[in-house]
Amino acid sequence: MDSDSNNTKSVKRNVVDQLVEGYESATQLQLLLSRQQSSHHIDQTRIVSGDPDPVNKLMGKILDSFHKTISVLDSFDQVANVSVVLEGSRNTSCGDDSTPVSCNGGDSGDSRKRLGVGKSKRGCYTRKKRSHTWTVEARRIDEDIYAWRKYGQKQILNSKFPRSYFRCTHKPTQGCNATKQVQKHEQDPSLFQITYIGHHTCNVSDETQAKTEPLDLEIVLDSDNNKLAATISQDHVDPYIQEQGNDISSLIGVGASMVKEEDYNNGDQNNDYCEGSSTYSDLSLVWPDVMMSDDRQHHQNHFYHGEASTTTSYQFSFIDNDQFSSLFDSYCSYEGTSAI
DNA sequence: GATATTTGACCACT
DNA sequence: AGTGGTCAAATATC
Repeated sequence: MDSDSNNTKSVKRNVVDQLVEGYESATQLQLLLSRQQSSHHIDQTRIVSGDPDPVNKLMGKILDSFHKTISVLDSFDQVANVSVVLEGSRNTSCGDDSTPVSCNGGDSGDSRKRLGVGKSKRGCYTRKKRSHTWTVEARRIDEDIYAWRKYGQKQILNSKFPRSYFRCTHKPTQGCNATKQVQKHEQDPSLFQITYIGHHTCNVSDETQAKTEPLDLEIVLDSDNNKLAATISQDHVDPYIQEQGNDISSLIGVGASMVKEEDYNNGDQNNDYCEGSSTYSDLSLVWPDVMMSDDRQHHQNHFYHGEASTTTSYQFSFIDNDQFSSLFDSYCSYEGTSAI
């Protein structure tokens, strides 16, 4: 009990430190952006494309900070032996999602073998448990720099457009299990819904990863009602917390320190997003069909587990230590009870 | 020839 | 039983 408590405090301090660092970086970024915005619009793709400008460096720092935070939380999950394990147990056949697909030689008496010995692996796989999933709406599907390989396409019931399935190119060589699904938006076919499943474990530099890995923890400002809206993936916040607030913002509170809102609208309703990156070449090779849009402004909405979390670029809000501590306490107290 | 994509079949899950 | 996710042979592209 005591050791658990000490461990919790240590982790909490670590997390808070990372967030404070992110806050400081965001403040600097705000100053930079406000200067640039006064003269001209910022090319959104430039921010994330790797240009060694100060804005980009700061963005990387911010994202890296949050990325580390997520890692801390992840490690805490393991320490706390959280309930995710119980939920994951639904996948009963072949262990965890990192387990390479295999048929467990000898198979479990599955009578559905219709193929010859040489083809016995056909269709034999274990479906991944749903870990770390998030959905992005984008006008282009190349909003990350990872190399993807298409492995399937399926017509989905009641959907006009087929869904395409991609996995990380490095799966065979590095065992990276990240996958993504791409489907055209029903209402607006110029938009794509991209669902990422799992994080990349392939060898990508931290900087690149920080710029491209969507965050599980996202704290944004809702420009419409001018309130702080924080969204944390269910991988890190248990339903118990959501039950109490349904939205993390209710736990955090409203009106934390805010940064100037960028008045960036071209007359449409799309929102910008400061995350992700683009290399056009990669996916244009992988899936030229969907590379038709020339729009490089990266208008995106982010959805987490079906809940819309509309974000606006150039806006950053961060909670202070006490607020985050409160949130974290809620999180920890639940994890503590659920693990027993 | 190597690599990537397409597509029908198979299997897990609900 | 229906649907969605994955496999892998066939095919296309470089």
